[in-house]
Parts: sequence; C-alpha cells; structure tokens
Amino acid sequence: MISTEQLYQTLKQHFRFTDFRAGQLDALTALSAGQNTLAVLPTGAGKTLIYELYGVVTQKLVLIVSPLISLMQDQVTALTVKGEKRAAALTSLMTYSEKNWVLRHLSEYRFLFVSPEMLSQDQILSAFQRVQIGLLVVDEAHCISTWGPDFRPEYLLLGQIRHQLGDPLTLMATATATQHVRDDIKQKLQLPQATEIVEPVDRQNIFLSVERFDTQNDKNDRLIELVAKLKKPGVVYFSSKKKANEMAELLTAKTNSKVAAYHADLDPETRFKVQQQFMQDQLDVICATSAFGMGIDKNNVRFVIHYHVPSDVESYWQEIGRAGRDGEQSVAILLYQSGDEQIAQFLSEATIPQDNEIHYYFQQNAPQIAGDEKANLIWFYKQHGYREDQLQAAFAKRREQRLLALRKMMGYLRTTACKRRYIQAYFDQLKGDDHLPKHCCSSDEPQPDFKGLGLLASTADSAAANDPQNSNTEWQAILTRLFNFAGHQSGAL
DNA sequence: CGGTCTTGGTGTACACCAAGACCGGTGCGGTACT
Repeated sequence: MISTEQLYQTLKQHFRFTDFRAGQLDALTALSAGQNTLAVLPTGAGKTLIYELYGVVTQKLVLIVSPLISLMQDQVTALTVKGEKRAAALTSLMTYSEKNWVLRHLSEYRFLFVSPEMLSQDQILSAFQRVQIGLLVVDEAHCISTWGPDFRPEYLLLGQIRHQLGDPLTLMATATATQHVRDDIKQKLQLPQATEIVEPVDRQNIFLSVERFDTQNDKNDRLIELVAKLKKPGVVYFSSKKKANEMAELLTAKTNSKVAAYHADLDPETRFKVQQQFMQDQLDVICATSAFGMGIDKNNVRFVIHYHVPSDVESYWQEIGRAGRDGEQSVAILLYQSGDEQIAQFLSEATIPQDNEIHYYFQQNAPQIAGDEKANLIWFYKQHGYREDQLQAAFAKRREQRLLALRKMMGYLRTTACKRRYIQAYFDQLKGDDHLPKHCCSSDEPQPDFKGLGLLASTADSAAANDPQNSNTEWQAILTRLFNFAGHQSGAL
C-alpha cells in the first residue's frame, strides 16, 4: 500500500509537477490498493505518468503492452531523455542477439514495452514468467475490443497471458471507450471486477460541424476553400490512401499551404519525416488515413476535417480529439456526400470472414498462407479451439455490431438536434443544456462564423509565411544575401 | 454499394456502347523467396 503523500512526493521530486491531472491520482490510488484498474483518460501525458510513477515508487518491473512499435520507441526515448536507462522495447526490429540479451536480463529493467504478438510467443512469455512483474499495462486498451476480433487476434490472448504471468496487477489505459467497450475490455482480459476511472470525454473547445454535398466536385471545392481560409495546422482524414494522395496534391496546388499525405503505403522513412515535420510546424496540413493518430501529441491542431465518414463514433471522436489539445478554439468538420457510408460499411465488414470463407478455410490444414489475412485469422481461431459453427456465430454477431456502430455514426450526421449532446449521449455522459459551449455545433449554426471563432488564417499566419522550408530557410537566405550586399542590416527586414 | 475504368463485341474500318471488373484502412512478427 502506497500513501497519497508518497505519490505526491514522487510527483514533485521526480516529475517536477505540483498537482495531478484529472483521474491520475484516482488511478494511482486504486493501483496502490492492489486493484486492477481501467482508466479512460483524455489524451496527453496523462496515462504514461500513471505507470511511470508507479514504477518509480515501487521500484518494480513495469511491462507495457503497446500496439505500435513507433509508440514504444517514442516512450523509450522519452524515458531515456528523463534519465531512465532501464527502459527498452522488445520488437522485431532487434537482432536475435539483442533480443536474447534483454530476455536474459529482464529483472534489470524497470520499463519494458512489447506488442501482444511478441508476448504471445512461447520463448518470450516463458522469459517473463521467470521474473516478477510489478505492473502489467495494456496501453491503448480499446485495441483489445476494436482490433482483437478480426485484425490483430493476439490481443484476445492477453487475458490468458496475464494468468500465465501470475496474475500481475494490471492497468488498462485508453482515451475513448463507451461502457460497451469497457465491458468488452474487462471481459477479454478476464478482469470483470476491475476498478473503472472514467473522465468526461467532451471537448467544449471543438466546434462540431457537418456539411452535405451533392457531388464530389462540390466537396473538393469546399475542402480547398476550408484549407485555404482556416487557421492551421490541421488534419484531413480519408478512408482511402489514393484519395489522401490525390487531395494532398490538389491542396498543394490550390492553396498556399504545405500539405503532405500520410498512410501505411509510405516507406517508414518518409512516414517518420512527414510526422516530424508536422509536429514541428513545418507542414500545415496532413491528408491522412486512420494510420495517423495514435501517439500523435500535438497541441495546436486547429481543425480536423473528415472527407469520408468513419465507421463508428469512437473512431470519429478519437480522430477529432486531436484538435485543440491546447484548449484553444478548434473545429471538427465532416464533409458528407450521400453514399459515402458505403465505403465505411465496406471497410468495417471487409476483415470479417463470411460463413463460406470460414467453412472453406476450416478444411485447410495449412497454417500460413502468405498474405491471406483471412486464412491466417481463421487458422488462429481454429488453433485456439473454436469450432466452425461457433466462429460463424461470433463473426455474424461482430458484423451486426459493426453495422449498428455505423448506423450510430450516421445518426450523428443526420441529427438536427445538438451534435454535442448526441455524442454525450453516445458515451453515456449526457449533461444539461447549461453545459454546452456558446458556439457548439452546426445544428445551431449551419454556417459557423469562423472569423468570430478566431479560426480564420490571417495573412501573417498563413502557410507560406510560416513555412520554414520556403521563408525561413530559402527565402531568408536569399533576402539576407541581397540585403547584406546592399549594405542593409538584417534587422531592416 | 456505386462510381470509374477496362474489356470485348458490334457493325463496318474507327468509333460506340454495354457488360463486367475493380476499388475501399488499421500492424505485428517471422519466413520464404528473389
């Protein structure tokens, strides 16, 4: 049992903060009392501090299950910068000998990051079984629910793995989860009694807007107009890599903004570079697919525009939640053309196998058919004791749930009542009218006053002027040379 | 699903149109290939 004084003392001495953010102390208090905890906290440094502080206070090994290698690397770097040398990520990017070295010295580490796939491997798991784990963290825990069933099934093994690790104290952390998703996470991790710490999800500083279009051309024109006039930086989300590329090109041609595309087809180097440039305000706008987001902690994003309809409200909320982290007025605009929901429907059903596919692959005894995701998925379930009819029933249910989720998303588009209240209700956090911001959503203000909201780009703020590639580096150099030659001081600029 | 592109047949020599194919996101790890 750790006292509240001890927690505050470490917060001050080690982290140099005077106070906890909402939910952090509650989560730490629950963990200190030995309670497994599900923490739903708004994004930011909030969640990492919880397990970091727990590791520092208890001096025990913290094992963090994380969905992305890039996320693990970011965290390890952040810890290393803070002087914590006993942090590492165990990933496929390591050589065989590096991996072995870490596995043989597990007890010397304080923070270890690992993917569910890595942790599912026998040698890795048995290595962890030989050490005592002070805290098991499932970071981005909603992935259990959203990715587990049909995309990254190893997420479904975490409950069993947790038992095999000796039922260590567990923290499940995520930024967005409905009661349904929270129940699902707890059920799949076999921790139905876990303490829930849930902070409100509403973001009052984000104006919510939906616009409808009859043709794609009209939508494109509006996107160009919005990107040209809105205060940057901003993100535009697409459901297609091709469209993200196309529009990045079009926006570059038609606006003064610096725009780049971001999706899974980029080579890792470019992908990293684009992200870095955006983080450092060298890019104004990112045209992204859902690949862009997790682990992005940029506080001055002014707009998030959706060119396509996301397949559920959670995804939408998570994506627009990347706007206005600094608390300043921001805007989320969904550009809808009737029929767009079919892409969403296709995508949310695409990874769910049909009965005939399940039947077909169940006859096969070949484990890995290269590149055939569905074959691998069904093989995974078969290996873990599912019968054909059970699997068909499970996927039928899944399909039904995905369809319902899309219907709720469409409800957000269609509602002529307050969009914010629709979201609040969706997350079971409905509040009174007095809790709505003055400028709330397009149901009240179909033509939002972007100027009044302070969201118009001024000339000085505009992309080209802010672009270090052009003005600060290239132009600055040219002007400096000219003025030096003319005998002026650079101050004259 | 539905828009867009490709293919193939028609009837008559280069264009036209209908039927059919294709597209549409997220990542881990390790193994089998070039």
